[in-house]
Amino acid sequence: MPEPSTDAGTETLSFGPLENLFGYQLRRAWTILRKDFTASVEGLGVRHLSFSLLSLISDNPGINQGKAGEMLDIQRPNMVSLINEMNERGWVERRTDLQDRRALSLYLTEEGQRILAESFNRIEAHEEVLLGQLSSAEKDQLFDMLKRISAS
Amino acid sequence: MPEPSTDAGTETLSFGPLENLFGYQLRRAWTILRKDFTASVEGLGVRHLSFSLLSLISDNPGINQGKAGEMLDIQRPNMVSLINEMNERGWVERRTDLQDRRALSLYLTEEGQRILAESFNRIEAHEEVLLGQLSSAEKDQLFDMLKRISAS
DNA sequence: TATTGTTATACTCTATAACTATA
DNA sequence: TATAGTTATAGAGTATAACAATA
Repeated sequence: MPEPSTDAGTETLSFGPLENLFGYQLRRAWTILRKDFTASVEGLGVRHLSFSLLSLISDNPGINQGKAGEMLDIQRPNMVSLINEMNERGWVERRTDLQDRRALSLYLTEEGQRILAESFNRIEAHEEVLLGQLSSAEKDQLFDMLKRISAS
Repeated sequence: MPEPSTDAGTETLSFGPLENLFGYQLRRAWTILRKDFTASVEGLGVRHLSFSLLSLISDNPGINQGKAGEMLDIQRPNMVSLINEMNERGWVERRTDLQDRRALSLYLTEEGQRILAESFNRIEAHEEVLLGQLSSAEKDQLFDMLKRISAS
């Protein structure tokens, strides 16, 4: 049983110096975006990782698991279950690379392409609303800054 | 056993339209920052959530769990184990609010203050390096844009 | 020896439903 | 009846070590 407090607590609440930390602001924005993403693709069975992987495979048919994981910052072991699930859903095929029989090349099925296209349309529409408060120039600036930070 | 591919895979890899999605860029930046955070506070036992909560309690002594969770976007059930851990580490005290005996007011211990101060110093130093490529004006712009997006 | 994919596993964060004690 | 905190639990995402097959 905790000891009762004689303090009534503050009336005005403040975020303090937390608000001036980039990590805090980034986490908040990411939280908003994550929820928005989830709502936008509801019913499709797509998640952040599977969506980005669908898109990457679509643009690079035959890419292998390791390279795809490297590009998307997903570690090797975590790629396995992710692709297993996408394979079970009938979105992705694994074919052994004849040039290097250790590697598995990834390809989208027709259903995978369909799910990707539908997801992309919904996500783009949601992002347009979410970023609607920013001007086109601001959006470019924002992307540029985020890319510069990620590249470090 | 997967069917062997006759494709050698593409030679030039591309991110495609993924790179023009805000969600993708935000996730990448957040990933970078998360890793940087973890490295910066190594050995202190602090994580993102416990750090932000330490900071919030420090600025609002006596704040209750629900309000703190609301401000930090942490759901009620997830606050319990988080504060339990911080309490076991000797960083935070829970005291029942005499005005509303359902609520628990949160206070930092001396050790909690010490851990917060040390964490803050390290994190600020790390962020300065990470954001070093941005000018002061750009940082302000970036923060402003992230806040506007989070506020929506 | 090194690399690709795999298994096993653990930790962190997020989410929902149902409960208790107070209000 | 509503709210603050709790319990139980499940789903995602991330991380490391060790292994088999192939290079």
